[in-house]
Amino acid sequence: MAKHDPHLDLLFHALSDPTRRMMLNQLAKGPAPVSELAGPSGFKLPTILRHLSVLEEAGLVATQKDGRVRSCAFQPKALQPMTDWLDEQRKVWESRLDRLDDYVTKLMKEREQ
Amino acid sequence: MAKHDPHLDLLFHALSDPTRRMMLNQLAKGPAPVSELAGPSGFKLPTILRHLSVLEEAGLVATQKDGRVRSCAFQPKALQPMTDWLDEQRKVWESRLDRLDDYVTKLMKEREQ
DNA sequence: ATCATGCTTAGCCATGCTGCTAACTATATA
DNA sequence: TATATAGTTAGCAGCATGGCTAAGCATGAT
Repeated sequence: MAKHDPHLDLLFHALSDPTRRMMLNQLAKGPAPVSELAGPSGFKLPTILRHLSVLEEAGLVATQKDGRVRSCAFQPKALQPMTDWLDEQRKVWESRLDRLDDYVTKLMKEREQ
Repeated sequence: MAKHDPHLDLLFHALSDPTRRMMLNQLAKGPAPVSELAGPSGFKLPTILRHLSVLEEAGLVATQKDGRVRSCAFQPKALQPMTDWLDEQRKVWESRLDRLDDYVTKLMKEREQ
């Protein structure tokens, strides 16, 4: 029953951009330095870095610097709040269907009398 | 392997706003007219209507007008592309773990010799 | 010490988002 | 027909986003 989870804002926002999803998809295959993320995208480095920082703030990617190379790694656990939210909505929705089902059943029984 | 699914953009973006998630959560309990969505939120009607149109464009809500009242209904199927995306990322991630596991196993076998 | 490489920062531009008010349309209701 | 109700539209203000270029570190190679 979370009233307003700002983390969910960050998470969904981070995933709402195709470039960022592409980056994530690439990182899911294994960690990579920043320039390898930029390569396939066709975007300039500063642009990629901005996207990267959005992913980091959402907790989806962790980075660490080794010499002059920053290595980026996907953090799958960060997706958990999203699946939790999905489950909760499903629960609400299904309990509503159940109540509706009860209601219909009750109506039918009343008609039988 | 979808290259760029614009629908996912809409979906994630729609869910990135707490007010919209609140509206969805309310609608999951059952359909409601626009003003009942506005009520608990504290926002003005035009604001709510904008949010509503975002939810509609993402397919998450369907509305229909009956007299002067517009009734809004949650469309749970619209969440499917999101869970699909999640599953795909998980698959990529896990296959990566498997490969890593194979690699480690191979290394250990080589050490045994 | 110099140069190349990889990343970083600052700052610009166009666009989009989220809230609002004010004015309007359309449907009940008296 | 007059009035209240439910929604709609237009347009504004302020801030965020997503792209860029240009210039600035910091580290590795020669």
